[in-house]
Amino acid sequence: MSISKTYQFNEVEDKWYSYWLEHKFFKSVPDEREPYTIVIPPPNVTGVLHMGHMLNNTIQDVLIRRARMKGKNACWVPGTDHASIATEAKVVAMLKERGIAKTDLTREEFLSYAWEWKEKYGGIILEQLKKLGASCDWDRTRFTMEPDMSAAVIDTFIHLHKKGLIYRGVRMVNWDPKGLTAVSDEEVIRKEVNQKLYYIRYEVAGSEDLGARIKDGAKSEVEGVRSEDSATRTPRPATSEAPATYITIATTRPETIMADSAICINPNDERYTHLHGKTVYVPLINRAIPVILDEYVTMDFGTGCLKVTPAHDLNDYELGQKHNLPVIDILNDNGTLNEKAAILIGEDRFAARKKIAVLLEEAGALEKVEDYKSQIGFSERTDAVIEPKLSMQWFCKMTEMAKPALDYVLNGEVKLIPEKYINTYRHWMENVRDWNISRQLWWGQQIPAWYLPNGQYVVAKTAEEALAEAKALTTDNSQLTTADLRQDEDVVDTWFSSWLWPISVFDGFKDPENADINYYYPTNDLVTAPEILFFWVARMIMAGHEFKGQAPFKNVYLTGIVRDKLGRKMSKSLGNSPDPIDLIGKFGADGVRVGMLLCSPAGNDLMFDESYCEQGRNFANKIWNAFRLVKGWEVSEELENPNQTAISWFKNRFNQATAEIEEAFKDYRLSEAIMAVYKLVWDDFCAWYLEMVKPVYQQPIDVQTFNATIGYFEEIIKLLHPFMPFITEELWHDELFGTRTAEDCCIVAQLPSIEEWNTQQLNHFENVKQVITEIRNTRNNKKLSPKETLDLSIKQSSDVNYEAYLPVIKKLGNIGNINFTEEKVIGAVNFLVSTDEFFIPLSTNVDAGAELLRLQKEKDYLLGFLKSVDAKLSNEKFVNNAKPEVIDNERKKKADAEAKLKIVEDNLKFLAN
RNA sequence: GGGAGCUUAGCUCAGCUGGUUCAGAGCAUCUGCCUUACAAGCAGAGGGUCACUGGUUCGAACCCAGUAGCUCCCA
Repeated sequence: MSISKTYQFNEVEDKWYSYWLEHKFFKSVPDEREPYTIVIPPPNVTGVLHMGHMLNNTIQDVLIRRARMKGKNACWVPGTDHASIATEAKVVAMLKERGIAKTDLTREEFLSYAWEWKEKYGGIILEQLKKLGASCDWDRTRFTMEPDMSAAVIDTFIHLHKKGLIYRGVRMVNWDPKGLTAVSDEEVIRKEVNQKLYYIRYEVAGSEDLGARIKDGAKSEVEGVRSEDSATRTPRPATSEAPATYITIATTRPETIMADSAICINPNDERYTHLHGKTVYVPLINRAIPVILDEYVTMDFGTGCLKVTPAHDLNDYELGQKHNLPVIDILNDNGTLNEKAAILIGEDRFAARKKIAVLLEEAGALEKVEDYKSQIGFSERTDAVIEPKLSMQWFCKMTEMAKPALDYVLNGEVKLIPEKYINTYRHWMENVRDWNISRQLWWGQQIPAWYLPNGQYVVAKTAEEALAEAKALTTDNSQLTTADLRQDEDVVDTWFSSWLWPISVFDGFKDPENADINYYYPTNDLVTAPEILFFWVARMIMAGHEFKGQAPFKNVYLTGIVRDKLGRKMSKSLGNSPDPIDLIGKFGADGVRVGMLLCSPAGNDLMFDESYCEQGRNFANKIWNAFRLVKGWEVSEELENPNQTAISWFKNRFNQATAEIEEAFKDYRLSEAIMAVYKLVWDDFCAWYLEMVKPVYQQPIDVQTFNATIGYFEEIIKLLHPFMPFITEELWHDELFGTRTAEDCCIVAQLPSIEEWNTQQLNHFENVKQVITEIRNTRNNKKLSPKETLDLSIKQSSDVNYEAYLPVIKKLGNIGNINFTEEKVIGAVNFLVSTDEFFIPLSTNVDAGAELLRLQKEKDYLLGFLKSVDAKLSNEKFVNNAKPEVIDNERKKKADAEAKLKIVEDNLKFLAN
């Protein structure tokens, strides 16, 4: 039988995934074992698998598989998120293609299209995750908008409303004029954009004739004055002696001047003291607005005069509130100007901006235009420029809920990994603002608020319950029927459902004392992106506290952002993201998993490059070939075991590595864990152990060595499994490891326990390795063939047990005879390992000159080293202050160096003779 | 503007409470090998003023201050 020289992952991956599913290894039901639970951050139904998912889910799968192999009842709950804004946008787009406008549909009709869309595309990511090997309990797959989940959302709304934590209010919200909905601050992406700063002149009215101006508003007169002004005056700071007839403001949004309620100046600004108490006219529409004073205005920004537009800017809104200014909203929901604008009605805000600039110019009110850079908010979902807009929204009070949620993190009940995020978290939670939970959409849970004809509202689960509530409000409502009630059109924010996720996936609302929730909650680890630390993680903690009295998880592992090797965030628009499924096809799921982990230090962004996956694939191939080697061995019962030292060394090394890996996992340093396994397998097992025990070509191996090797190999496969589930399962079932029952699978094998190891043997072997390396080096330097056998003499002074390793040195160094000597061997190549001297006699002469140079260099180094050690030891302050073990160490270093120096000096003397 | 973080080899990163021959790992590079497990490999080697400048200390990649550059969050 011939086995392929390279590992053919495509022939095994699907096979084993199906096998695991068939045998229900991913399935979890509560039992007497300790649970280990992860709930997946539910991907959007609109999404397709991207590199962020790959990273995130690889980590979750590694954790869950490892827990399973530690005997825990491992449960990974998968599911998807309904993503109201994104999905609604997709459905609207789909309908548009079919020639259907959303506005032509009833809510019910629209939702049936949306469900149709969700059924068709909503499961793509979950299917793709299977390719990666994700061992989710698929029977538990949930969706945030399925009936039970939605019921939980509605109940939560009612509950919090009853507690007074949900209220209705007019607020400045981030309005998405394309999505036609409010979005949260977190869904707004700020980008630096090149803009223009428009300097606009507002005419100042004399306070005495203000009445007349407003009364007749004579346009011709105003224009007459202005044209005269612009012809004769140049802009300059006004003085009290010669009051200017206009003031200039700077704005990036000239199209909003029609919504101005005031001009604000800093009371300390001496340039403008003459304007105190004055009135000015908005250009083009000539509406009179007051000049107000507030220290909020920065004197040295722009002209120091600020136009105040309460309807269209958050800061202006607050300023307007403070000064009791009217709110003039000139924009429609879709971003076009409405009749309140008086001019340019129906124009889009950006078209209006261009046109108004022309109008202002023509009217002589435009002083100048400058280039200007500033941060602009864009909708994460639709990429439309966010419009600050006043609207009636539902809010959830946060201050009260944030307090305990902050405490969980501060007192360590919930650990953030890495810890640096605690700062960010605290900052957010201490400056938390109320959560706008309403969205002007249909796809989502409809807000359970019902409006009465008289404008009052009640919050209730059904129309019937709402009617009862309504009747209870006042006796006037006794004649009401459900037909008189109108349910709020809006839905709740998607996060208002996903904050319940860790509870609702176990039906913790529907059936609060059920076996699942009691067993699996709180979950163990949450793996997610730091971007959603606040609006998902923090809120889950709030909900966990509110409804379960317990945080929903113990550890939150925050992954970095996957960037390309130039450091750019991977995105569709840049086209710099590889298709994960293609990657899996190219390098195998195991290879890609290893690749992801190799470059993913916890919490730091990772500069992804395909070469990491290549490294992962090569690693799989290495494992495969180690298997091929062992598989090819013939076993002989007759033979003695010549490999006892190697066997015992590897046992120690294995135990040490297992402990290292365990430590790395404890701190969630997964890239270190995978590297530790990588080196154990590649260096220790393949390059050293197998090379030591491998019989010469076509010779059989003794039983003991064979069995030990098979045993080690199996343990290694287990260690590898969480990282590389497919190749390990494939090898596990090979007859090399004996016959197995159908249920005896690597996925449920128990990881090796950590055992003690003998440090001394490991240290001694490090010396032996060095000896072998030096021998190989000698060959390299002298251009000797590896096939040519050499002899070796050892002049030992250390306590290393070389005797036991002589067969190893002979085999790996291709040494013929070894002897121990008390004398230096003249004319031989020599090298030093620790304080032991080694000699290799060669037929050719040693190059004395080169040798002299080498020894001299060595001597210089040792002298320098000794000098620094002596400096420390003769320093009184060092001897007095340093810890005793540090001082001992220095003494040992000194002794060591002196011994070596003596050897080197002797050799130099020898060479001289 | 406010806050957080980062800067160590060509690349990606370790470096725990300052003290082992403390400057490390993987990849990449270079040299030599098609040595029947593996060229997706083997055996070796060379790469660093630990961003910069000061300070604390017997001793600093590590602690402190300042400077520069980068990133993120909030306004």
